[in-house]
Amino acid sequence: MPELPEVEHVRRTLVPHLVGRSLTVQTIGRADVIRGADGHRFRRSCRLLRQRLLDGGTVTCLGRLGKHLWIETEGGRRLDVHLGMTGRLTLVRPGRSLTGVPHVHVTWRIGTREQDEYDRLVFQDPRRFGCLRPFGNGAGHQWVILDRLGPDGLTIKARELEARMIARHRPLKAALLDQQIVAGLGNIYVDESLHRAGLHPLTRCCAVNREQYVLLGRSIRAILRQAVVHDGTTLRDYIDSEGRPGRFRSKLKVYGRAGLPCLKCQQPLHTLQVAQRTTVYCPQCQPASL
DNA sequence: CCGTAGACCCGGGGTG
DNA sequence: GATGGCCGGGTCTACG
Repeated sequence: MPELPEVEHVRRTLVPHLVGRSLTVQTIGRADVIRGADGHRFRRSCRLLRQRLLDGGTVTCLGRLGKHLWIETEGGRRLDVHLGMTGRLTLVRPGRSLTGVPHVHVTWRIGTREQDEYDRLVFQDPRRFGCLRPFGNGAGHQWVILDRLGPDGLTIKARELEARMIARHRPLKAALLDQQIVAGLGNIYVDESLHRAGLHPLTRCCAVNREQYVLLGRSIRAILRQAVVHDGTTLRDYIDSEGRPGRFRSKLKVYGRAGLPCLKCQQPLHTLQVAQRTTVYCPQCQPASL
């Protein structure tokens, strides 16, 4: 569920509490959520591991590309955070105990100032599909995953989309889920974007004309922007760094509404399986054009 | 005939 | 027993 809007909202809510503060690694629970740049498990001495987790660094900025969020400290150390399905990056107030809180994998103490509300940062993830990946200065090589991501969905241009998709034979939906084509879309926002653009999820990328790519690009940006404004979508697990759920769920037009009337034309919404994912669409507003 | 895009399946781990 | 909203890896097929 953390797709681009949720990750961007987490980033924004963390910035005022982390930038300019120092981080000290406090606890490491399951180290297997920490991966090397090659994607494999991290095998290093404990001290080096803490070092890679930004121990002792002062936060200079929080970056994001697609569903990836990273924390950067002075000296260029960076830590990529991927939330997977159920990951959370949250802030904790002084005095609040974490004992008994399940699935906490890494905690940091934040070097706070007088007026600061929070003194700790916590990464938790029950399913452990998420992970932490040190990269940048001190972690050796380039961050291959970042290099492979397509342009960010929030600002992607129609011409970029068209250039990346036009030669492909695959269905629109499969292509839009591919993070190498556009970064940040998951199942929810792909369905919302296609509905807004009036394009059938099974339409082959190569059968889409320029005008439709313009519409698609505009739809993706608009949907993501609106979702960010509403703090993202919470279906079940997602909360932001301050523990609040997103409010975009009630604005969804297709996702989770199979069988209910389309909000544009009142015809019942249908479902399909595309790329092994449940897909909701309106047969009337998104006519098949194979 | 070959190379590649892409389709399909699975694991990972928890909740219900 | 079923199961999203994720991702990577393995394998197999179809197409150019």
